[in-house]
Amino acid sequence: MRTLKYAILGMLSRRELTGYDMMKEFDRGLANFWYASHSQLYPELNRLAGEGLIQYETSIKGESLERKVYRITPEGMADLRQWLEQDEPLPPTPKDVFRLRMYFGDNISRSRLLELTRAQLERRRQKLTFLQNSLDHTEPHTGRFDSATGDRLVLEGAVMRESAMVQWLEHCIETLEHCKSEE
Amino acid sequence: MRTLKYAILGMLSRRELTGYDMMKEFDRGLANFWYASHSQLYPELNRLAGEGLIQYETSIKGESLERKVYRITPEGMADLRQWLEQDEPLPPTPKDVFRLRMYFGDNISRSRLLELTRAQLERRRQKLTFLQNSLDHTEPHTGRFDSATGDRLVLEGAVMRESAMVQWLEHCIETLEHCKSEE
DNA sequence: TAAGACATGTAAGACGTTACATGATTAC
DNA sequence: GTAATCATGTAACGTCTTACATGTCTTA
Repeated sequence: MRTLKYAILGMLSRRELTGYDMMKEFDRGLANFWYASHSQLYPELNRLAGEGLIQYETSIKGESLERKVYRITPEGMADLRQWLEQDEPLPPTPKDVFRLRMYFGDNISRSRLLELTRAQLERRRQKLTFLQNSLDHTEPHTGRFDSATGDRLVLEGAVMRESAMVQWLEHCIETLEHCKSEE
Repeated sequence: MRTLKYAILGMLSRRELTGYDMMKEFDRGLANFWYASHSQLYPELNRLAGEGLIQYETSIKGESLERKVYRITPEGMADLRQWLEQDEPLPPTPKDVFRLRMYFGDNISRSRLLELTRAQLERRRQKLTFLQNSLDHTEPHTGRFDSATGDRLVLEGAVMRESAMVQWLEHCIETLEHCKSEE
Protein backbone atom coordinates (compact mmCIF):
# COMPACT_ATOMS: atom_id res chain seq x y z
CA MET A 1 0.00 0.00 0.00
CA ARG A 2 3.10 2.19 0.35
CA THR A 3 1.71 4.25 3.18
CA LEU A 4 5.11 5.69 4.07
CA LYS A 5 5.17 7.19 0.59
CA TYR A 6 2.00 9.16 1.37
CA ALA A 7 3.20 10.19 4.80
CA ILE A 8 6.23 11.73 3.07
CA LEU A 9 4.21 13.35 0.28
CA GLY A 10 1.81 14.74 2.90
CA MET A 11 4.60 16.31 4.94
CA LEU A 12 6.09 17.83 1.79
CA SER A 13 2.65 19.20 0.77
CA ARG A 14 3.01 21.49 3.78
CA ARG A 15 6.61 22.67 3.41
CA GLU A 16 10.12 21.81 2.23
CA LEU A 17 11.94 19.39 4.50
CA THR A 18 15.13 17.38 4.78
CA GLY A 19 15.02 13.71 5.68
CA TYR A 20 16.23 14.66 9.12
CA ASP A 21 13.36 17.13 9.50
CA MET A 22 10.92 14.36 8.58
CA MET A 23 12.38 12.13 11.28
CA LYS A 24 11.59 14.89 13.77
CA GLU A 25 8.02 15.06 12.47
CA PHE A 26 7.74 11.34 13.21
CA ASP A 27 8.49 12.26 16.82
CA ARG A 28 5.92 15.08 16.95
CA GLY A 29 2.55 15.46 15.24
CA LEU A 30 2.78 12.40 13.04
CA ALA A 31 3.79 10.21 15.98
CA ASN A 32 0.10 9.89 16.82
CA PHE A 33 -0.58 7.78 13.74
CA TRP A 34 2.61 7.04 11.78
CA TYR A 35 6.37 6.64 12.18
CA ALA A 36 9.37 5.17 10.46
CA SER A 37 13.03 4.68 11.19
CA HIS A 38 15.61 6.69 9.26
CA SER A 39 16.85 3.49 7.65
CA GLN A 40 13.43 3.08 6.09
CA LEU A 41 12.97 6.75 5.28
CA TYR A 42 16.15 7.52 3.32
CA PRO A 43 15.76 4.72 0.76
CA GLU A 44 12.10 5.71 0.28
CA LEU A 45 13.13 9.33 -0.36
CA ASN A 46 15.56 8.18 -3.04
CA ARG A 47 12.87 6.01 -4.56
CA LEU A 48 10.31 8.82 -4.65
CA ALA A 49 12.87 11.16 -6.22
CA GLY A 50 13.54 8.50 -8.85
CA GLU A 51 9.80 8.31 -9.51
CA GLY A 52 9.66 12.07 -10.00
CA LEU A 53 7.18 12.63 -7.16
CA ILE A 54 9.64 14.67 -5.12
CA GLN A 55 12.78 16.70 -5.94
CA TYR A 56 15.66 17.95 -3.88
CA GLU A 57 18.31 20.62 -3.84
CA THR A 58 21.54 20.00 -2.03
CA SER A 59 22.29 22.81 0.37
CA ILE A 60 25.45 23.32 2.40
CA LYS A 61 25.13 24.14 6.06
CA GLY A 62 28.24 25.70 7.62
CA GLU A 63 31.47 24.78 5.86
CA SER A 64 30.67 21.45 4.22
CA LEU A 65 27.67 19.68 5.80
CA GLU A 66 25.49 18.60 2.91
CA ARG A 67 21.76 18.25 3.28
CA LYS A 68 19.04 17.46 0.77
CA VAL A 69 16.08 19.77 0.94
CA TYR A 70 13.06 18.01 -0.59
CA ARG A 71 9.94 19.47 -2.13
CA ILE A 72 6.95 17.83 -3.77
CA THR A 73 6.46 17.98 -7.56
CA PRO A 74 3.10 18.55 -9.32
CA GLU A 75 3.05 14.80 -10.09
CA GLY A 76 3.58 14.12 -6.40
CA MET A 77 0.73 16.43 -5.43
CA ALA A 78 -1.57 14.74 -7.91
CA ASP A 79 -0.63 11.31 -6.57
CA LEU A 80 -1.17 12.45 -2.98
CA ARG A 81 -4.57 13.95 -3.76
CA GLN A 82 -5.88 10.85 -5.50
CA TRP A 83 -4.73 8.74 -2.55
CA LEU A 84 -6.35 11.05 0.01
CA GLU A 85 -9.66 10.81 -1.85
CA GLN A 86 -9.79 7.00 -1.67
CA ASP A 87 -12.43 5.39 0.49
CA GLU A 88 -11.16 2.22 2.13
CA PRO A 89 -12.65 -0.55 4.29
CA LEU A 90 -11.73 -0.76 7.96
CA PRO A 91 -8.20 -2.02 8.55
CA PRO A 92 -7.73 -4.99 10.89
CA THR A 93 -7.72 -4.16 14.58
CA PRO A 94 -4.32 -2.84 15.66
CA LYS A 95 -2.20 -5.44 17.40
CA ASP A 96 -1.69 -4.92 21.12
CA VAL A 97 0.79 -6.95 23.13
CA PHE A 98 -0.56 -5.83 26.49
CA ARG A 99 -4.06 -7.02 25.62
CA LEU A 100 -2.53 -10.33 24.60
CA ARG A 101 -0.98 -10.60 28.07
CA MET A 102 -4.29 -9.71 29.69
CA TYR A 103 -6.18 -12.29 27.62
CA PHE A 104 -3.90 -15.10 28.78
CA GLY A 105 -3.35 -13.54 32.20
CA ASP A 106 -4.90 -16.45 34.12
CA ASN A 107 -1.64 -18.34 33.50
CA ILE A 108 0.17 -16.15 36.02
CA SER A 109 -0.74 -15.01 39.52
CA ARG A 110 -3.43 -12.42 39.95
CA SER A 111 -1.08 -10.26 42.02
CA ARG A 112 1.60 -10.21 39.30
CA LEU A 113 -0.97 -9.35 36.65
CA LEU A 114 -2.20 -6.50 38.85
CA GLU A 115 1.35 -5.18 39.19
CA LEU A 116 1.84 -5.25 35.43
CA THR A 117 -1.48 -3.53 34.84
CA ARG A 118 -0.78 -0.79 37.39
CA ALA A 119 2.62 -0.16 35.79
CA GLN A 120 0.98 0.06 32.38
CA LEU A 121 -1.67 2.44 33.71
CA GLU A 122 0.96 4.74 35.17
CA ARG A 123 2.73 5.01 31.79
CA ARG A 124 -0.55 5.58 29.94
CA ARG A 125 -1.52 8.34 32.36
CA GLN A 126 1.78 10.07 31.77
CA LYS A 127 1.29 9.86 28.04
CA LEU A 128 -2.26 11.19 28.33
CA THR A 129 -1.06 14.13 30.42
CA PHE A 130 1.55 14.93 27.78
CA LEU A 131 -1.02 14.78 24.99
CA GLN A 132 -3.55 16.85 26.93
CA ASN A 133 -0.83 19.41 27.54
CA SER A 134 0.08 19.56 23.86
CA LEU A 135 -3.56 20.13 23.04
CA ASP A 136 -3.87 22.94 25.60
CA HIS A 137 -0.89 24.69 24.01
CA THR A 138 -2.33 24.48 20.51
CA GLU A 139 -3.97 27.60 19.08
CA PRO A 140 -7.74 27.18 19.17
CA HIS A 141 -9.74 26.30 16.08
CA THR A 142 -10.08 29.36 13.86
CA GLY A 143 -12.98 28.14 11.78
CA ARG A 144 -10.94 27.80 8.61
CA PHE A 145 -10.28 24.41 6.97
CA ASP A 146 -6.51 24.24 6.75
CA SER A 147 -3.53 22.19 7.94
CA ALA A 148 -4.06 23.40 11.53
CA THR A 149 -7.47 21.71 11.41
CA GLY A 150 -5.77 18.36 10.70
CA ASP A 151 -3.18 19.01 13.41
CA ARG A 152 -5.86 19.66 15.97
CA LEU A 153 -8.18 16.83 15.00
CA VAL A 154 -5.52 14.12 15.22
CA LEU A 155 -4.30 15.47 18.55
CA GLU A 156 -7.83 15.43 19.92
CA GLY A 157 -8.16 11.89 18.55
CA ALA A 158 -4.98 10.85 20.32
CA VAL A 159 -6.32 12.21 23.62
CA MET A 160 -9.59 10.32 23.17
CA ARG A 161 -7.80 7.09 22.27
CA GLU A 162 -5.46 7.38 25.23
CA SER A 163 -8.33 8.23 27.62
CA ALA A 164 -10.14 5.09 26.54
CA MET A 165 -6.98 3.08 27.20
CA VAL A 166 -6.63 4.59 30.70
CA GLN A 167 -10.27 3.83 31.47
CA TRP A 168 -9.89 0.26 30.28
CA LEU A 169 -6.81 -0.30 32.46
CA GLU A 170 -8.64 1.15 35.47
CA HIS A 171 -11.52 -1.22 34.74
CA CYS A 172 -9.11 -4.17 34.49
CA ILE A 173 -7.60 -3.31 37.87
CA GLU A 174 -11.00 -3.02 39.49
CA THR A 175 -12.13 -6.33 38.02
CA LEU A 176 -8.96 -8.14 39.07
CA GLU A 177 -9.10 -6.70 42.58
CA HIS A 178 -12.60 -8.05 43.08
CA CYS A 179 -11.72 -11.56 41.85
CA LYS A 180 -11.67 -14.25 44.48
CA SER A 181 -8.24 -15.67 45.11
CA GLU A 182 -7.81 -18.63 42.78
CA GLU A 183 -6.57 -20.89 45.57
CA MET B 1 9.97 -10.25 19.86
CA ARG B 2 8.19 -13.31 18.41
CA THR B 3 4.77 -12.28 19.62
CA LEU B 4 3.00 -14.78 17.36
CA LYS B 5 4.84 -17.49 19.28
CA TYR B 6 3.17 -16.35 22.50
CA ALA B 7 -0.23 -15.97 20.89
CA ILE B 8 0.06 -19.64 19.88
CA LEU B 9 1.36 -20.81 23.26
CA GLY B 10 -1.43 -18.85 24.94
CA MET B 11 -4.14 -20.50 22.83
CA LEU B 12 -2.65 -23.92 23.53
CA SER B 13 -2.52 -23.17 27.27
CA ARG B 14 -6.33 -23.26 27.13
CA ARG B 15 -6.91 -26.34 25.00
CA GLU B 16 -5.64 -28.57 22.20
CA LEU B 17 -6.02 -27.06 18.75
CA THR B 18 -5.18 -27.65 15.11
CA GLY B 19 -3.63 -24.89 13.03
CA TYR B 20 -6.99 -24.46 11.37
CA ASP B 21 -8.65 -24.01 14.75
CA MET B 22 -6.13 -21.31 15.61
CA MET B 23 -6.96 -19.48 12.39
CA LYS B 24 -10.58 -19.41 13.55
CA GLU B 25 -9.49 -17.99 16.91
CA PHE B 26 -7.78 -15.17 15.01
CA ASP B 27 -11.23 -14.36 13.65
CA ARG B 28 -12.94 -14.45 17.05
CA GLY B 29 -11.64 -13.52 20.49
CA LEU B 30 -8.06 -12.89 19.51
CA ALA B 31 -9.09 -10.67 16.60
CA ASN B 32 -9.38 -7.81 19.07
CA PHE B 33 -5.62 -7.67 19.61
CA TRP B 34 -3.77 -10.16 17.35
CA TYR B 35 -4.04 -12.00 14.05
CA ALA B 36 -1.92 -13.83 11.52
CA SER B 37 -2.37 -15.41 8.12
CA HIS B 38 -2.19 -19.19 7.76
CA SER B 39 1.00 -18.80 5.71
CA GLN B 40 2.63 -17.23 8.77
CA LEU B 41 1.04 -19.61 11.26
CA TYR B 42 1.97 -23.01 9.82
CA PRO B 43 5.73 -22.37 9.59
CA GLU B 44 5.66 -20.99 13.15
CA LEU B 45 3.90 -24.13 14.40
CA ASN B 46 6.61 -26.28 12.81
CA ARG B 47 9.27 -24.10 14.37
CA LEU B 48 7.73 -24.29 17.85
CA ALA B 49 7.42 -28.07 17.54
CA GLY B 50 11.11 -28.18 16.57
CA GLU B 51 11.92 -26.13 19.68
CA GLY B 52 10.00 -28.56 21.84
CA LEU B 53 7.54 -25.97 23.12
CA ILE B 54 4.58 -27.67 21.49
CA GLN B 55 3.82 -31.24 20.32
CA TYR B 56 1.30 -32.72 17.95
CA GLU B 57 -0.50 -35.93 17.20
CA THR B 58 -1.72 -36.61 13.71
CA SER B 59 -5.36 -37.54 13.69
CA ILE B 60 -7.44 -38.71 10.74
CA LYS B 61 -10.80 -37.15 10.11
CA GLY B 62 -13.10 -39.18 7.89
CA GLU B 63 -11.29 -41.49 5.47
CA SER B 64 -7.94 -39.80 5.01
CA LEU B 65 -7.94 -36.11 5.96
CA GLU B 66 -4.90 -35.60 8.16
CA ARG B 67 -4.83 -32.95 10.81
CA LYS B 68 -2.24 -32.11 13.44
CA VAL B 69 -3.66 -31.62 16.90
CA TYR B 70 -1.23 -29.51 18.91
CA ARG B 71 -0.75 -29.24 22.64
CA ILE B 72 1.70 -27.26 24.75
CA THR B 73 4.62 -28.98 26.53
CA PRO B 74 5.82 -28.18 30.08
CA GLU B 75 8.72 -26.25 28.47
CA GLY B 76 6.20 -24.28 26.44
CA MET B 77 4.15 -23.47 29.53
CA ALA B 78 7.28 -22.29 31.36
CA ASP B 79 8.27 -20.10 28.41
CA LEU B 80 4.75 -18.64 28.18
CA ARG B 81 4.60 -17.86 31.90
CA GLN B 82 7.94 -16.08 31.97
CA TRP B 83 6.84 -13.98 28.97
CA LEU B 84 3.49 -13.12 30.54
CA GLU B 85 5.26 -11.87 33.67
CA GLN B 86 7.46 -9.40 31.76
CA ASP B 87 6.85 -5.71 32.30
CA GLU B 88 7.43 -3.72 29.13
CA PRO B 89 7.51 -0.04 28.15
CA LEU B 90 4.68 1.39 26.06
CA PRO B 91 4.83 0.31 22.44
CA PRO B 92 4.77 3.01 19.76
CA THR B 93 1.34 4.37 18.90
CA PRO B 94 -0.48 2.05 16.50
CA LYS B 95 -0.37 3.21 12.91
CA ASP B 96 -3.66 4.48 11.50
CA VAL B 97 -4.13 5.21 7.81
CA PHE B 98 -7.41 7.06 8.29
CA ARG B 99 -5.83 9.48 10.76
CA LEU B 100 -3.07 10.04 8.21
CA ARG B 101 -5.70 11.01 5.65
CA MET B 102 -7.39 13.32 8.15
CA TYR B 103 -4.09 14.97 9.07
CA PHE B 104 -3.38 15.88 5.45
CA GLY B 105 -7.06 16.33 4.62
CA ASP B 106 -6.73 20.02 3.69
CA ASN B 107 -5.24 18.88 0.38
CA ILE B 108 -8.66 17.70 -0.82
CA SER B 109 -12.09 19.33 -0.72
CA ARG B 110 -13.87 19.64 2.58
CA SER B 111 -16.94 17.93 1.09
CA ARG B 112 -14.96 14.89 -0.06
CA LEU B 113 -13.27 14.60 3.32
CA LEU B 114 -16.67 14.74 4.98
CA GLU B 115 -17.92 11.94 2.74
CA LEU B 116 -14.93 9.77 3.61
CA THR B 117 -15.37 10.47 7.31
CA ARG B 118 -19.08 9.66 7.28
CA ALA B 119 -18.39 6.39 5.46
CA GLN B 120 -15.74 5.53 8.04
CA LEU B 121 -18.10 6.37 10.89
CA GLU B 122 -20.79 4.10 9.49
CA ARG B 123 -18.37 1.15 9.38
CA ARG B 124 -17.11 1.86 12.88
CA ARG B 125 -20.64 2.02 14.23
CA GLN B 126 -21.41 -1.36 12.71
CA LYS B 127 -18.30 -2.83 14.27
CA LEU B 128 -19.17 -1.32 17.65
CA THR B 129 -22.68 -2.78 17.48
CA PHE B 130 -21.21 -6.19 16.73
CA LEU B 131 -18.77 -5.96 19.65
CA GLN B 132 -21.46 -4.70 22.02
CA ASN B 133 -23.63 -7.60 20.96
CA SER B 134 -20.86 -10.12 21.58
CA LEU B 135 -20.39 -8.66 25.03
CA ASP B 136 -24.10 -8.86 25.83
CA HIS B 137 -24.08 -12.56 24.90
CA THR B 138 -21.12 -13.34 27.13
CA GLU B 139 -21.80 -14.96 30.47
CA PRO B 140 -21.45 -12.34 33.25
CA HIS B 141 -18.37 -12.15 35.45
CA THR B 142 -18.46 -14.93 38.02
CA GLY B 143 -15.93 -13.47 40.41
CA ARG B 144 -13.31 -16.11 39.68
CA PHE B 145 -9.98 -15.31 38.02
CA ASP B 146 -9.88 -17.61 35.01
CA SER B 147 -9.71 -17.57 31.24
CA ALA B 148 -13.26 -16.17 31.01
CA THR B 149 -11.97 -13.11 32.90
CA GLY B 150 -9.46 -12.48 30.10
CA ASP B 151 -12.10 -13.07 27.46
CA ARG B 152 -14.41 -10.56 29.02
CA LEU B 153 -11.79 -7.89 29.75
CA VAL B 154 -10.43 -7.76 26.21
CA LEU B 155 -13.94 -7.64 24.78
CA GLU B 156 -14.84 -4.76 27.08
CA GLY B 157 -11.58 -3.10 26.02
CA ALA B 158 -12.49 -3.51 22.36
CA VAL B 159 -15.86 -1.85 22.98
CA MET B 160 -14.19 1.06 24.77
CA ARG B 161 -11.61 1.48 22.02
CA GLU B 162 -14.23 1.38 19.30
CA SER B 163 -16.50 3.81 21.18
CA ALA B 164 -13.64 6.30 21.38
CA MET B 165 -13.09 5.93 17.63
CA VAL B 166 -16.78 6.57 16.94
CA GLN B 167 -16.77 9.64 19.16
CA TRP B 168 -13.67 10.97 17.44
CA LEU B 169 -15.19 10.54 13.98
CA GLU B 170 -18.37 12.30 15.15
CA HIS B 171 -16.21 15.12 16.46
CA CYS B 172 -14.32 15.32 13.13
CA ILE B 173 -17.59 15.59 11.21
CA GLU B 174 -18.89 18.32 13.49
CA THR B 175 -15.65 20.27 13.20
CA LEU B 176 -15.52 19.97 9.42
CA GLU B 177 -19.18 20.95 9.07
CA HIS B 178 -18.56 24.17 10.95
CA CYS B 179 -15.51 25.16 8.91
CA LYS B 180 -15.95 28.10 6.60
CA SER B 181 -15.79 27.16 2.93
CA GLU B 182 -12.17 27.42 1.83
CA GLU B 183 -13.09 29.44 -1.28
C1' DT C 1 -22.56 -32.54 -7.98
C1' DA C 2 -21.15 -28.35 -6.61
C1' DA C 3 -20.14 -25.01 -3.13
C1' DG C 4 -18.24 -24.11 1.10
C1' DA C 5 -15.73 -25.60 4.91
C1' DC C 6 -11.78 -28.32 6.54
C1' DA C 7 -6.86 -28.85 6.33
C1' DT C 8 -1.80 -27.80 5.42
C1' DG C 9 1.77 -26.23 3.22
C1' DT C 10 5.64 -23.13 0.08
C1' DA C 11 7.55 -18.93 -2.49
C1' DA C 12 8.26 -14.27 -3.54
C1' DG C 13 8.25 -9.93 -2.25
C1' DA C 14 7.03 -5.90 0.75
C1' DC C 15 7.56 -3.78 5.02
C1' DG C 16 9.98 -2.77 9.23
C1' DT C 17 13.78 -3.01 12.90
C1' DT C 18 18.38 -3.16 14.57
C1' DA C 19 22.96 -2.78 13.79
C1' DC C 20 26.72 -0.99 11.19
C1' DA C 21 29.00 3.10 9.27
C1' DT C 22 30.53 7.89 8.71
C1' DG C 23 31.22 12.63 9.24
C1' DA C 24 30.07 17.93 10.37
C1' DT C 25 28.17 21.49 13.49
C1' DT C 26 26.73 23.63 17.72
C1' DA C 27 26.37 24.54 22.54
C1' DC C 28 28.40 23.99 26.90
C1' DG D 1 37.28 19.40 24.06
C1' DT D 2 33.32 16.79 24.35
C1' DA D 3 28.63 15.75 24.13
C1' DA D 4 24.44 16.48 21.73
C1' DT D 5 22.50 17.38 17.54
C1' DC D 6 22.62 17.56 12.57
C1' DA D 7 22.86 14.74 8.51
C1' DT D 8 22.75 10.57 5.35
C1' DG D 9 23.35 6.31 4.14
C1' DT D 10 23.81 0.48 3.82
C1' DA D 11 23.32 -4.51 5.49
C1' DA D 12 21.26 -8.17 7.77
C1' DC D 13 17.51 -9.94 9.63
C1' DG D 14 12.74 -10.58 11.11
C1' DT D 15 7.82 -9.98 10.24
C1' DC D 16 3.89 -10.01 7.31
C1' DT D 17 1.14 -10.23 2.95
C1' DT D 18 -0.17 -12.12 -1.35
C1' DA D 19 -0.02 -15.59 -4.46
C1' DC D 20 0.70 -20.28 -5.57
C1' DA D 21 -0.44 -25.13 -4.59
C1' DT D 22 -3.01 -29.24 -3.20
C1' DG D 23 -6.38 -32.31 -1.49
C1' DT D 24 -10.59 -34.02 1.68
C1' DC D 25 -15.15 -33.66 3.81
C1' DT D 26 -19.87 -32.01 4.50
C1' DT D 27 -24.12 -30.00 3.28
C1' DA D 28 -27.59 -28.66 0.14
